[in-house]
Amino acid sequence: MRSTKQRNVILDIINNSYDHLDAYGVYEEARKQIPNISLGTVYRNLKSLENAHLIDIVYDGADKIRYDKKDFHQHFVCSKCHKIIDIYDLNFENINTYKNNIVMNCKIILEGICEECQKEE
Amino acid sequence: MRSTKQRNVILDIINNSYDHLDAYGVYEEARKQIPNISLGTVYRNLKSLENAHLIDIVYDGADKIRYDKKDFHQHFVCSKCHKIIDIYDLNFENINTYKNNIVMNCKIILEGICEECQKEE
DNA sequence: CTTCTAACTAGTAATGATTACTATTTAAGT
DNA sequence: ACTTAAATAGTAATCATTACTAGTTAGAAG
Repeated sequence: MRSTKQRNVILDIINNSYDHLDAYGVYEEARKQIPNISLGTVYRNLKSLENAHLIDIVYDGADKIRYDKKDFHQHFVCSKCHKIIDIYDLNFENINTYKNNIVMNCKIILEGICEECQKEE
Repeated sequence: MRSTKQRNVILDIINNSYDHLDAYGVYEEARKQIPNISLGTVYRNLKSLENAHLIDIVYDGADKIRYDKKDFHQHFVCSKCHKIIDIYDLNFENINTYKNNIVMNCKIILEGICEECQKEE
């Protein structure tokens, strides 16, 4: 993976943002620094940065993919407004609420390489 | 929410499937029972069943939304082939692997109603 | 410092999942 | 049975994402 101006700007935007931007949001931010950057370039780089484990993906529960910095924390996602709240102090002993937000479900997803895909290299 | 033949068939398909079907997969299954069911009807019902907390959503890490029965368990998602494996015996003491699958990341997502949305009723 | 080339980019077109729309049908309460 | 809001089939529209192409560039090798 080469280091390009576009890729560096995109990675910086995600690492320095406290929002959970979607691809178009990243595009809008990136255009402030590279006015003629292409939306396709943003999508391509988001995908390669994610494959390289340099950024994370969050699904907001409403058909939108959002991007997040690599920084170990968890998320609360509102089922109504699809707001995403970062959690740095998760406590499983009182999981029914998290700071005045009512918790109705807890999803745990392990990501990695499955047995079959390990054989292919 | 009214009880319709279409909605019942869709809910049954998800509750009786061990796959993690996407919307089109549910549509294909549903057509075996209701040949002229509309794809729009499938999407509409998947959304209303999810809002009613009767089914769950799984994101496969490759821009596809998949649907799952309400049944407390966790998932392993392969970053390469996007296979989804159900986990009923999660053990946090040895989280680096799960049954020969290499675990590289663990996402925990709490879903619910945020503070602001609670006020709106 | 030049040369070389595979990787990358901008811009645009195409794809494909999801939603919107409309006329018609139906569940279920009165 | 009557009524009506909710649901449906079928189709058109939307919009996020990917593919394509000609031109550009990072960075390795001479």
